[in-house]
Amino acid sequence: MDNHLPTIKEIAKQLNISISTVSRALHDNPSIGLRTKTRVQELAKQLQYEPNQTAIFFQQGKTFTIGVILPELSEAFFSSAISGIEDAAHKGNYTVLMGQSHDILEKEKQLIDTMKKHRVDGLLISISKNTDNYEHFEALQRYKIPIVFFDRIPKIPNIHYVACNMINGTVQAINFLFTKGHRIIGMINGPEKLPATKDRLDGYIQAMTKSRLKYDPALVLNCDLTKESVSAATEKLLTGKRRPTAIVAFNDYVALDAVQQAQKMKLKINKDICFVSYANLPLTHYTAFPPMASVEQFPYLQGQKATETLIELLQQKNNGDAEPVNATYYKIILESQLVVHDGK
Amino acid sequence: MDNHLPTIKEIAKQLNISISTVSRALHDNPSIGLRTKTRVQELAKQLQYEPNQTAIFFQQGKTFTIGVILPELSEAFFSSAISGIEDAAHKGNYTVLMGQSHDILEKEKQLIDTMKKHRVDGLLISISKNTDNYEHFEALQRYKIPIVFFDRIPKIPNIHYVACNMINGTVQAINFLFTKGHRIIGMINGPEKLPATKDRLDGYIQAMTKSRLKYDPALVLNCDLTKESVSAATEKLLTGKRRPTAIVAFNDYVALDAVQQAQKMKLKINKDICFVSYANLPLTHYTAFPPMASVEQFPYLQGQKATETLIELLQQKNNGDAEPVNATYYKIILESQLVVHDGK
DNA sequence: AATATTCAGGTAAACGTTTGCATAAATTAT
DNA sequence: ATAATTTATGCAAACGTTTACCTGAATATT
Repeated sequence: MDNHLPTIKEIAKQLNISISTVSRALHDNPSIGLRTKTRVQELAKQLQYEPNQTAIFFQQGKTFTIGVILPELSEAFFSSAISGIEDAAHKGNYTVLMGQSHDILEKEKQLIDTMKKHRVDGLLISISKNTDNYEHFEALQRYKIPIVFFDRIPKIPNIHYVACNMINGTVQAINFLFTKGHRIIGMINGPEKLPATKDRLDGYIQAMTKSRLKYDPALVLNCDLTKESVSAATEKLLTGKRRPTAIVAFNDYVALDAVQQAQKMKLKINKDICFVSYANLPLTHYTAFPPMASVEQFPYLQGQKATETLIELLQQKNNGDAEPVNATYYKIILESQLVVHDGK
Repeated sequence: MDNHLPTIKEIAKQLNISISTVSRALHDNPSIGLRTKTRVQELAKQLQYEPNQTAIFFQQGKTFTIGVILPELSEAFFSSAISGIEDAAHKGNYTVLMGQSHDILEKEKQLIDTMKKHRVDGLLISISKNTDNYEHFEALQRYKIPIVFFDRIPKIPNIHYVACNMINGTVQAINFLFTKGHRIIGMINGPEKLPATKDRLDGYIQAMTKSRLKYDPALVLNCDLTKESVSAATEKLLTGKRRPTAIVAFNDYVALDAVQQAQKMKLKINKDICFVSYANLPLTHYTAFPPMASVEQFPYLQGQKATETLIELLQQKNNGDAEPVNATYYKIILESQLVVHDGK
């Protein structure tokens, strides 16, 4: 019943040499003679020796683990992001520890705590909708655990982040509609307090102004993303004084709900009324009336970039660039991009 | 520049007591006097002491971490599963380490290795499509790292697994079509070598036979899940001798592609031809012609159950049920279930 | 031939915690 | 008052590795 796993200690004993020699031999340290080196390596292989990482983690004060905290794993956007994160982490020889906040502040805090306890080397966070104070992030400074935020960024200074600039994509979307001849363009935006909502609005205003269509606040409605509120907003827009011929929807779900409402109102999609939206669904092109175009936010890429940034940060830290008093903060901004869906 | 984090050693020194006393006080060990206990706890709080988990992991030979290996994080099915896993793990005070194989055997092996190195307490695996030998799993026995497989199960004896019985759901699907009056029912199945394909076929045959429709092999076609092969299969079925009035599709993607092909052939969906499929997309109901019904496989639940099972296994192991020679293997089978989509 | 250098390997501390065992002091039982 | 017990605490080993420093032997330098 040889239960436990082999250790360098045992190899050392069997070969009648010291532990440190074994350790060095296994690491191909030049100060070990070829003879003993091969003897050690062979025995190690024979015993199927594998170093105990937990001991190494402990000893080195590093875990080669990246913690990831995001709102909802099963949402298409985040699962793509996670995929990018995992791929990048794997490439950099890091492992991914994962948690979802379900958009609950309390759970986010707990997760931070768990991650801290697990001594992750760094953290990737997309904050919960309901996070309105940031103490739990700041507390991490003490532990020198670097954080890279992505997509959902807290409004505090001196942080690293990767985000996607929605303004540009929004401008592109409006311009696209403009060139298609639309002059009255509405927007069904998200919940007022979300930063994402503000970005879209900014882009909208900017583009409308530049196109010398005037910005008419009556054409921009907020919704809380429920089907009911989307329907209500859609109806209101489509029965308003200035009836839009095109609507920019907060995201694909909103767009699809709006389409249904428009159909209920006997409007012909893509004729009486066109939709453009922000991509979060992989397969809107299977739907009956997909949005004419979507602003793509590249979740996979965001995840990847964020991870690469974090790994770079960790490397710097390792190189003893000890106190980044001259701290420079990474602010990586991907440009969203309008993807026009082909005719069919 | 008080760089490093406080340890029990420091608490001990400041209070002029021994390390072990501090450790015990922090654990509320009854053999420590109330006085010192509170003194310790107060100082700990004041210093914001937090135990170094890596030291504990190492010392205890446990990491409270569950490794998860699955093919593709960004696929709807798996991201739901992951969500269930994370929730269950979190509830059981475990953390989730994650990797995706991208359906590449080599990567799956690497991941197993990484997980092993990280000394995860247990493993949850959904195997890659291309996994045809199972040595890398068996090698884990040595480490006493229990594995619970889920959804994609290797064909080897003596394993724990959680799966979803597709046969039943398939039978339900066929019966449903039967009661709707369909008598010639086709199937566009998946790649031949996938177990999932076999399950569906078994269900199909079973149901057809029971309904005293005879099983006609010409009505069951395989595809490789690409759009082209789906189109080809659809066309072949719909132009064959016995033209089916209903088709069971391997999954939602297949169904949607098949719908498109049928439309190309000027057939009226839900009139000339009906579709039923297996659910993996969250929002088929937004599509123009969603399948009439879907066989739901409960990915979230599968993930959850698998995790709970694994945790139970870990608990048993802890309780020193040392050598499970009398090994009983968990084989948990959820029943798939037909979900009929409401008319509109 | 004496000294300096390189080579090959050993010693022991350190990382932070838990825990079995020992022990001194305080309490209780006799 | 002595012995037996309980209470509160300390000691030290153990977990597996890495690594700074030391040492003895072999080789190279003059």
